[in-house]
Amino acid sequence: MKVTIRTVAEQAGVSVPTVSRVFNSPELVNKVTRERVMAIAESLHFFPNDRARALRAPKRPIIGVLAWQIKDFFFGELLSGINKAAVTEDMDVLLFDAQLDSKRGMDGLVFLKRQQSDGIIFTSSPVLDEYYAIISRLHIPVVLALTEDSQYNLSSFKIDDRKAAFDAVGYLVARGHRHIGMISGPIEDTIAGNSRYSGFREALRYYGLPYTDGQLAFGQYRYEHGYKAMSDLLSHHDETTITAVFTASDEMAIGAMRCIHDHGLRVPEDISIIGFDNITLSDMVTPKLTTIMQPFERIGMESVSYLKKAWSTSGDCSSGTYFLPHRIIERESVATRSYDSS
Amino acid sequence: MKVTIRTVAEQAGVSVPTVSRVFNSPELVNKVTRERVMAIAESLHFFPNDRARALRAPKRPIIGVLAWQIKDFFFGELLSGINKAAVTEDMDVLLFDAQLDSKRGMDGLVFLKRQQSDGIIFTSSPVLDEYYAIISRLHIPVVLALTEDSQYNLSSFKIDDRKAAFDAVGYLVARGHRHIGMISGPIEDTIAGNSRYSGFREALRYYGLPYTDGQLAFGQYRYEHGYKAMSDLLSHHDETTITAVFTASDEMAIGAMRCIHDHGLRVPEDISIIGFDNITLSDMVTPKLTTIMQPFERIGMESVSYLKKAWSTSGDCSSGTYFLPHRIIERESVATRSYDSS
DNA sequence: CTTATAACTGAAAACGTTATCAGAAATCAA
DNA sequence: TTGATTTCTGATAACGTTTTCAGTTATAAG
Repeated sequence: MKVTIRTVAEQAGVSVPTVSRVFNSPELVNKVTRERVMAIAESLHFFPNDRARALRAPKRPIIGVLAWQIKDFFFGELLSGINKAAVTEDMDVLLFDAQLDSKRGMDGLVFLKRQQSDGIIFTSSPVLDEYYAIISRLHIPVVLALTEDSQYNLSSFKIDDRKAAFDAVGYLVARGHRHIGMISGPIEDTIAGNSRYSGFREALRYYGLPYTDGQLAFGQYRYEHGYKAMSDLLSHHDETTITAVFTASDEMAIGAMRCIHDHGLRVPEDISIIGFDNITLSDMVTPKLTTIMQPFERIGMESVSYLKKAWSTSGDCSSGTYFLPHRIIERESVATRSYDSS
Repeated sequence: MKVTIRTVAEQAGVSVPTVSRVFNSPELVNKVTRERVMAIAESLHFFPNDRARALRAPKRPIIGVLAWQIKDFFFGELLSGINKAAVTEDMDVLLFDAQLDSKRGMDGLVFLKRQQSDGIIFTSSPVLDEYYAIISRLHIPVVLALTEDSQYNLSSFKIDDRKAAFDAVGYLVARGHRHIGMISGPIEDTIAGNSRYSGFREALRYYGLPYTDGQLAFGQYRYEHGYKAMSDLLSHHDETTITAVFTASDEMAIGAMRCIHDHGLRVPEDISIIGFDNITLSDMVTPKLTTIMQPFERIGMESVSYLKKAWSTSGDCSSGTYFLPHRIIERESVATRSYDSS
């Protein structure tokens, strides 16, 4: 039933290695034999077993990708970058979706290793101790994408979140805003939560802007959290008189915009919003969302080339966090205020 | 350098099969030996090579998933369903992203086969002849998700697109609309294009509604195409006096809404919009989009169980198109008109 | 203290492929 | 025609694992 290289060999009346050669170095085998073998292989619908082959002749490197959640709007972009790089570098990509479950994430690391990944791209999620316990035993390079780690000396590719948040505030200030609120991620999230928050606070200090707790609300990056957080912010609106809100994710920004809309206010005329990510979505909502762009595709590609480098230098290539440039995408959700009652 | 089951065996002073048993049927090996082996394996950071293992002991089935484009908003949902089912059924999932390139899609089929997939879920794209040429030689079950095929007798899971389109129009009619436009996919696309279009036309006939070419525009499902198509529709607005538009994808619907907005009209007060897909997005835009829900996750799960069935019945399980129920999700983009100047 | 049985272990073969090597046939140079 | 190449092919071993089987030791039954 199952057709292997051996079946082909028997049918063609040649030895097994000859069939192998027909596929791998055809120039080594006689033309008529070659053609006979090819024809037989074709007619038997033979496909070589890549896993058996890899056992003997490990050739194409395999990149394992651990996705924190494949559904994330930006993940597609990241993966697309990884794929593009993998195609040009002649590598295979294996993907595992952790589905927001850290237990499953650990399984994923092991899965990818057991499937003989030669390197792993670990995305989005912070590197928990339990993760590192596994990672350190894998003995293959692991690179972080869209996340970072100070503790364990893993390399990572991401933007400078603190600086980006700082810039977002700067952008608002330049447009006349002086009362600026923020919808932050959870402060325990050291990547997208804490660092963006610090950038925000730092900018407020830098520009000498007022701050009270009523200017800050939290959410888990999703639309509904943005909505909820914005309504918290609006409940303090009389005291804070904020005219602009910086949001730790585009999805929350969009939720916030809806909340503002539901309160009978308008974006950007009454309140301006600046988001974070530049997911495809942000160009599709009305008003179109002004936001901080993260170069997802580029991050994916860089991660791949990092792994390649790590292999060639046999592991000891300089590690650290590589910041890729972010950029502000101006769209429609931020208004310029000629004067602000401060 | 590389640590295999053999390294462990040598260090532990036992034979290779014993180490294998420690991992696969621990009850067969003496407690003290077992613990010694486990300790050694642990200290050497041993991970079994799943591919070598699969060579001898093919156990967990592998599902290959060919994604037409992983970035597609709905693909995450579909994959999430596949993953969930795979976890409970104890299968592995291999994913290949065709990136909208049909050449690459063909490579993907071969890749998945060579990686020893036991079945393939083929998504979104119509089954071109070139595809079937490959599929027919794979000798593993292939199931279509979100697409269908009449020619080659492949099974598929999707909604009844024609009926769904018909229902969308019915929904509009029930809300008083009599001049209804459509933004369709390309008519050559037999799945999401032609069948939704036919459902639309059929409904117009059924309800005795007027139709002229000015009521119809085309696009490739993306936001910008929706925008463009809507502006075509609006250019005939004086003649057609449409009050509602049915759109072959949510993304186009959102583009259309923006176009309407840019023309100084309002959704749904001036023009109602009903979309198709119910991507996450449709609940995030303002106005929230009324749309036809496709049960993506369910489709993913059903595809997996189909494959399982196909394996057990050794291939001859009844094939055909399985329609899963669609549903209209009422949100904010359709207005009820008490009277319509018809 | 036998004997039968259970518990445990290792040798050998197998999975599907490729790499190495050596031998046979064909070709070439003289 | 001989010897030296070149071209082509097949045996054999190897990759990392599991399975089968047979053998050894320990345990239980009498």
